[in-house]
Amino acid sequence: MSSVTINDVARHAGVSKKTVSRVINNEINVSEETRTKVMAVIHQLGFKRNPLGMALAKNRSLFIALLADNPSPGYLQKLQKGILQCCSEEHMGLFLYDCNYRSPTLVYEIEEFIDNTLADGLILVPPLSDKQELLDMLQRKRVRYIRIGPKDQDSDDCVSFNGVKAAYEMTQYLLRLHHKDIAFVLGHPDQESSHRCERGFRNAIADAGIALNEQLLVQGYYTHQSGVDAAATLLNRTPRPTAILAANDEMAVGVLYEAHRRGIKIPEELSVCGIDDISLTTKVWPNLTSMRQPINAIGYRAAFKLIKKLKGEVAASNDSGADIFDCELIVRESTSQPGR
Amino acid sequence: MSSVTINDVARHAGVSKKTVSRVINNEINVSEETRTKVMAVIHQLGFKRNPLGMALAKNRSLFIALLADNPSPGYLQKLQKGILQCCSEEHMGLFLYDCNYRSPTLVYEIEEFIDNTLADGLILVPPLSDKQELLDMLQRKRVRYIRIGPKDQDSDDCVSFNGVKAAYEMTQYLLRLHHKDIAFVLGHPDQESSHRCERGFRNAIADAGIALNEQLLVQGYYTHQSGVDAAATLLNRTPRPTAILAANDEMAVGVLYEAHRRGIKIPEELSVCGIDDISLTTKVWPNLTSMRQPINAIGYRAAFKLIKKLKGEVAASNDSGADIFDCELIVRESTSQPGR
DNA sequence: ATGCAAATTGACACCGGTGTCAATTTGCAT
DNA sequence: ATGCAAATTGACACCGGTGTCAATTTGCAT
Repeated sequence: MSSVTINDVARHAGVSKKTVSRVINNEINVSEETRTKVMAVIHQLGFKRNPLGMALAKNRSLFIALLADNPSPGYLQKLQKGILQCCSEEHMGLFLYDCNYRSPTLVYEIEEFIDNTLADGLILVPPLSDKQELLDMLQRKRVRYIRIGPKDQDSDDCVSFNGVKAAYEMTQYLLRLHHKDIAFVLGHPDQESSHRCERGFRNAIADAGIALNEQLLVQGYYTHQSGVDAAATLLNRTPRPTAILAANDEMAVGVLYEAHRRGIKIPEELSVCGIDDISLTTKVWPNLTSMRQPINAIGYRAAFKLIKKLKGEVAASNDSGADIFDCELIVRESTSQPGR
Repeated sequence: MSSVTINDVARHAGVSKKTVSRVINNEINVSEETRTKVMAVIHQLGFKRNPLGMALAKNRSLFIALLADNPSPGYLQKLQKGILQCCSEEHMGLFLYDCNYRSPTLVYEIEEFIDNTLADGLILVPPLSDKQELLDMLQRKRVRYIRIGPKDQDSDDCVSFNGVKAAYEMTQYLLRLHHKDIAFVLGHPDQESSHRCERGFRNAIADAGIALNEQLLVQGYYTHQSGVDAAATLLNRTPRPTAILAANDEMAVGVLYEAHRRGIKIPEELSVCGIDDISLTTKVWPNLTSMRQPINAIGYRAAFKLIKKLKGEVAASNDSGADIFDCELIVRESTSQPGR
């Protein structure tokens, strides 16, 4: 390897290594003259700080990790992309860890993961972000975290998405198309986002002055298969709903499948739409109408907040950027007026 | 934090910290008595070695990273899953890095990533695994790597998939169904796997004694859109092929889309199949017939080999497990005899 | 009991950084 | 020129481990 160390720089610049350390860390008490001289040597020698040495001395690795156990691979993938982009810009490594939300030893496993990597910042994806037992452990270990879309929106460690509005507007859109029997496939009951969507859906129906038929609400779990199952239930009802809105795209694609299997024409005989706008929406036929959630931006934002937090640059007044992201209706091929 | 250090253990056990270090590292020259005593203290105190201290002293972080820029998200996702499982078992952290294969500064960016994380082992996914310039840099930096599915199969740092056989057998399957006009959508010309599949396809056609119509080979790039485009070209030809085999599922799903858009019934009027068996195959309608590549196992195997390599336990005679994985035909709903 | 090689153990320096605190230098008022 | 506070700098110890090498202990033949 023979990489350049802080000692090499110190020797070449004729200063102590502590002074070089000061320059690297942008500390204030360094004369302009010294700073310039040291910077010149740093560039000349191509010095790069060894993150391990720093981590050991500071007792902070500055490594961050993404903890996930999410049933929608497309969602996770986009989130990951956004996070990675931020990490890349900030010269930060991202560890990945696959959890099993249902594991009885989940918290212990995560603790072990942290001990193995010394990650000192975590990004938590639902449903992990709502697990109090996990949050307690992290607090105890002084591991920082940012939660994606969790329950209480008021705290400063969250980045989330306006799920109520997303479902509300999507339902409004279907109502505008003159659909009356609109069914809704719920997400996983453990995840707050599912309840938010449900609220949006109910509000929209109520605001339109329609009495909601509770039969049209079916439990799902955010997985493809649960979408298929929910569709099977709904498509057996009489009268059959003319539109099905699923709480995420993964399930909406499941609905699409079951409808196709029964020979139901989409969108002529059934409108189908989802929420999230994952890449799957433009792969299936017909392309799925969805409510875009800026997943990339959410991931980027979460990573950004976490990194700033770790670096101590506490997101202050100059911290532009909201932590609750808005949605956008993307009309594609899977929705139309009923009976056409 | 106040974690237990090697010094604490040494004090409690009444030995030097070097001896504790010997016990931790399973070195031979430690008396049974001492080893037992130290182990007891380790368990009693809940000591865990600090990986950063070790990394600094040994100049080896034992961190590994997955470098990827693959056009099929489903493929990457499965691979990632397999890798993570192995990492978890081996108590190893996995860094993630998104590359842009087309970036002119790719190698430099990767070098910077390594400097930032000090990863000393890498898993390279196609098309990265064939980039000689990158391999040279890694060699120079003494960074170990395992390549997934690269060009030269003879070297010991590869884990790959029998693409020739996969395409050969899939084509045979279509021939058995009495298809005559079988089209093939090629993968990205920069990736060896594409050429392997092409060879398999050509061999199968030749072995069946059929003169291949070169018009039925269309260039793709492993992406969904390239599958759509290839299908558009193929479905305009007269006579129209009765079956389309794509070099990966991502493209096959694109073919499916284009066929649906044109109102072509699948599989009655057109059989479609792919290679890889990613999760997408069971989400689209109809479910896609595919040649299963044990992507999970490949990922696991790659991580396993890399970790053993880093830990110095050079995969020797006791290293069971092949490095070229075999395929398996998974017949689903998208293929049938022509004209039915 | 003695001698000797082999096995076991520990002292010390080091990996590449940072924190503390004292020493030195600077800049300004007098 | 002198005095003094503030700014700048460096010596040293330390973060949590491992490598080297010499010192000590053990086990066995004599």
